[in-house]
Amino acid sequence: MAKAAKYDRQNVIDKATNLYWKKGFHATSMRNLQDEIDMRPGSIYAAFGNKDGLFKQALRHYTDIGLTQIQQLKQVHDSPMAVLIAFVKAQVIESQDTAPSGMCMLAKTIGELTEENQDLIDTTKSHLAEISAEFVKLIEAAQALGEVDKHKNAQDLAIHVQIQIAGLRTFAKINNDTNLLNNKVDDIFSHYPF
Amino acid sequence: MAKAAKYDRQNVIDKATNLYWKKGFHATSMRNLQDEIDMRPGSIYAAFGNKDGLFKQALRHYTDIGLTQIQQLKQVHDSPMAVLIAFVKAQVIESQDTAPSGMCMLAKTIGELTEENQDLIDTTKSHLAEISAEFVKLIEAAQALGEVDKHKNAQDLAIHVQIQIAGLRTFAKINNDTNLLNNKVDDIFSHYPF
DNA sequence: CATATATTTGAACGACTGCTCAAATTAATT
DNA sequence: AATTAATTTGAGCAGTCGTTCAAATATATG
Repeated sequence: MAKAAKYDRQNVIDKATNLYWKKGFHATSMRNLQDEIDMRPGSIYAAFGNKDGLFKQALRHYTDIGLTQIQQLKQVHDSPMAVLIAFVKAQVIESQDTAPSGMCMLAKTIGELTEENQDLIDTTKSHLAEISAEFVKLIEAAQALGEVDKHKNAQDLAIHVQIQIAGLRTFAKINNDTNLLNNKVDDIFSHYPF
Repeated sequence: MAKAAKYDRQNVIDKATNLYWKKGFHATSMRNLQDEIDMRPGSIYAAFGNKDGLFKQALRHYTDIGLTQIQQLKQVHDSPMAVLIAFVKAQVIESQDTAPSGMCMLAKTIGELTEENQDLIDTTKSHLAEISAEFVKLIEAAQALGEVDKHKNAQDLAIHVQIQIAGLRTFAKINNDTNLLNNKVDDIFSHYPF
């Protein structure tokens, strides 16, 4: 019978995610991670394979947090568009002060990595597609309710939202003006292409 | 009398810029740079101080390329807005295939670095402000010509353009659809807030 | 309690990091 | 051509990188 691991796997992945998110893939060393999650190299490699393997778990965890957040917002807001707006504001504004990095970890990873880590890039892209798919669902629900013009392409609008998030989170690292950011997010959904 | 350096400083900085731009600050090692620019460590350190010093020169060079490009476009296009649109398209679309990285080096740097390299972050921010200042000048010129509503704030519009560039260049790394990107750039200037 | 199995440990490996500096080389000056 | 000054060289330093694996420890089974 397999012995139950002494370490708390979810907690370990969560801490690793925060460190990777803050410092990026290359600047985070295995020794940084050893200290952060309080595990010795052998245990980490037994549990996650290598640095890439642990990073993939971090990407998965980061994405799940986002997806979960969307589900939670669905229970707070009646309107699908309100869910989307609340999510974007959480990503762009709140995360600037509370998150390990103001940047989206997926966008940051896409920006940082090269062909040398193509598999990590591919993983990252597929996770961005997962988030986008949730945006599409929200927008289609909004269209069904008449909140958004039915003739517009939900895919295109979802892409537009992701572009705005990437742009605004980058800008927020330069100029973290909450009021300005708040207005900019509102503008996204009250003007073309919405 | 100081001996004229045997190496071509501008060529060295240009090559270093391309490597830093492609791989990012942390993933670019001094040995990578030694190979790329064909200089021995002693010479590099004599000329640039340290890894940070060379990176600062790279940031300066990268920014100058952008500023120069704007000046060149001014001589091709009569309309200030045409200059701005052409520049954004060059940044977002053309650079995807020709540049070392599809990303804006300044945005990439802002995303990658942490407080540990605050001086490099500050340098990067000031260069982004330089670019933004050029955008402001172009927009104000467009306003003087009646191409853009005089009542709009040129600063805000310039910020908007920078956010769109950051967002689109990130998106372009995921989905490099030239037609789609082209339309998206045109949309920036034909809808709110323009 | 003894045995077998699963898990954790941490020293250590070869390769690489940013960087230094005495020695060699090159160029300018007399 | 001899002397001085500027520049380049590259071996090498101390430290870190990602990773391995025999030994120690912990858990489960008989």
